[in-house]
Amino acid sequence: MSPSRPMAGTCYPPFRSLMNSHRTGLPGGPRVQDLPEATAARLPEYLRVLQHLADAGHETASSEGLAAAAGVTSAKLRKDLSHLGSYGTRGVGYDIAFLVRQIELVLGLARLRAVALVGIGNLGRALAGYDGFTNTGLRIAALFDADPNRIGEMINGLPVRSLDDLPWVVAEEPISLAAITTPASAAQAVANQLVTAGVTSILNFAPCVLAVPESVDVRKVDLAIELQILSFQEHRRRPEGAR
Amino acid sequence: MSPSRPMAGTCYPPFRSLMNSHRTGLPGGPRVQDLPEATAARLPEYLRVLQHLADAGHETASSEGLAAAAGVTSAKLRKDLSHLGSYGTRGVGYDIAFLVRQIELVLGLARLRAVALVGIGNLGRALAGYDGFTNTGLRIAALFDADPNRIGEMINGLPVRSLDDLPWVVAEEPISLAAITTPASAAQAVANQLVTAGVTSILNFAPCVLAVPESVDVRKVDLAIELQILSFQEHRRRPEGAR
DNA sequence: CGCGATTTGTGCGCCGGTTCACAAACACCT
DNA sequence: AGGTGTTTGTGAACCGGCGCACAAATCGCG
Ligand SMILES: NC(=O)c1ccc[n+]([C@@H]2O[C@H](COP(=O)([O-])OP(=O)(O)OC[C@H]3O[C@@H](n4cnc5c(N)ncnc54)[C@H](O)[C@@H]3O)[C@@H](O)[C@H]2O)c1
Ligand SMILES: NC(=O)c1ccc[n+]([C@@H]2O[C@H](COP(=O)([O-])OP(=O)(O)OC[C@H]3O[C@@H](n4cnc5c(N)ncnc54)[C@H](O)[C@@H]3O)[C@@H](O)[C@H]2O)c1
Repeated sequence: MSPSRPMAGTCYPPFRSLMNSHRTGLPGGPRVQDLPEATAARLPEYLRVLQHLADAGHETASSEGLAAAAGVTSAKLRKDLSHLGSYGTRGVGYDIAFLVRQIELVLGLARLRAVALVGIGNLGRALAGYDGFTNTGLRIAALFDADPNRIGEMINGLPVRSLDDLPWVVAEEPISLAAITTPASAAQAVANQLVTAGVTSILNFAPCVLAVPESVDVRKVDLAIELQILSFQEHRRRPEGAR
Repeated sequence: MSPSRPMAGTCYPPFRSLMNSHRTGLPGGPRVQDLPEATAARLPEYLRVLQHLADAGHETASSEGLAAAAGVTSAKLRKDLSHLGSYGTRGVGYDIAFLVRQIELVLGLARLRAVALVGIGNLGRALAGYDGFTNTGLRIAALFDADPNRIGEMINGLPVRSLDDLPWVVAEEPISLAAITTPASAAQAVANQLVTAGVTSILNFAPCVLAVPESVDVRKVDLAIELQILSFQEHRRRPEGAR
């Protein structure tokens, strides 16, 4: 897993050649446009692992080590990274800091991305107070709710705003991502308002499917569904009550 | 979407033949063992849609209508349902109540399944207070935390327990599913304790990968990663800052 | 300077899943 | 009873992703 830092203060020439390897690969740089969907979905996990290793003082990592830490096979990880360009040095591995930068670039996280949160109830409050966004390239930038009693309340230094403010706040920041944590009955209406305001990507926590223009991207997180899928696997393995 | 209830009080014979169609299909019933992974992952969404329709008073639904409500294509939905057996009546659609029962059976939700929650902080408290489990076949059955100050606190009628109680509570209920909402630094240790206690399926909310025996199933929910994937799609569509 | 050890990058076959399109089955109406 | 319209179930082609296995590249060392 940890190659015990093979080069700690080596001479410069080989290091420079390592930094230049991305020029020798392809002049166009990372092919963001035709990156496989499945690969893109795994890049965030790789990014987190890499940042973790960087914080621990490592400078390079092998595909084997990275793969183990990210919970995938080394072949899959190598093929994924190869889609970004021919970074990495044979016999050595990947330069962690450089790779972090490249993945951030591909994911569009080079500059901090602002996220809006709509529906500041039990779940919304938890997400608003979440402190795990450091190094993710993301920033909760605005909170919205429909309940007049909640408007004005401060959470983590941010005020809860009225939905009426949504259009200008979205334009001002600017905000392109939003998470919906309202009851399911309000989710579609909220999604419509978000789309109208200019939001183009939505993370939906409400248990319902949203209808949006095809130019808008929606992902869904549903606690009950995840547990039900686990229940199925469980049921498949042990057809009748465990015990 | 709504076929305006084509049969509201029709004669009995055709209805009985509809109820018997599962006998005419295959004597073995639903083939739970060799159900495609992707299909199983969509069944919970179908289940939710079907229950919604049932609550609204509908008795049958077409693949077209169901597919639209579940956000998939009708062909995909039909093939998915065909894996459960030859339910459904050509020219009419599917019997909603019957289908609900069949999906619950396949997912192992025929009897209420008990779920444990470990780590009752901001997120854990929100999940513990969640009231959206009606009709999901799931039930939050126990809450655990390591912080002595939190132990004994009541949330939604359930006491926060010490992790020391985990083994016997898991055995007593019995519990086979658990969700981890502790900090990432504690997640692996908690997972180990859960596995030792007999839990065989884990839903992990902590931003880290868990190492577990292969007999244990893990799914992961990560807010930051979901947003980063959305960021990528965003970045792919509009390479430079939106404005 | 050459050699062995190491690790990347990828060509290729395989497999599961998705989509299309249509025949078969069923209900309803006359 | 038969004809008509509707909807299911599925065969077959297609597609993307995955894993294997290995050649190519690079490093370290003698
Ligand atoms: N709490 C959980 O653990 C959990 C888990 C999974 C899914 N969910 C889902 O997340 C959503 C929120 O859950 P919750 O427990 O926080 O509910 P909640 O009732 O505590 O909070 C909902 C919030 O949304 C606000 N709201 C209502 N209508 C609105 C509108 N039109 N515009 C803006 N804000 C509006 C309400 O004022 C409230 O503050 C629900 O859809 C729920 O099903 C929650
Ligand atoms: N809050 C969010 O919105 C959010 C969003 C995404 C992911 N997460 C993740 O969910 C997890 C929980 O987040 P949070 O905001 O609720 O954190 P939190 O600090 O509020 O709560 C963590 C809880 O876990 C308990 N705990 C710590 N060590 C434990 C152990 N060994 N055994 C049992 N309990 C233990 C603590 O006492 C505390 O009550 C974190 O991993 C976080 O990264 C949270």
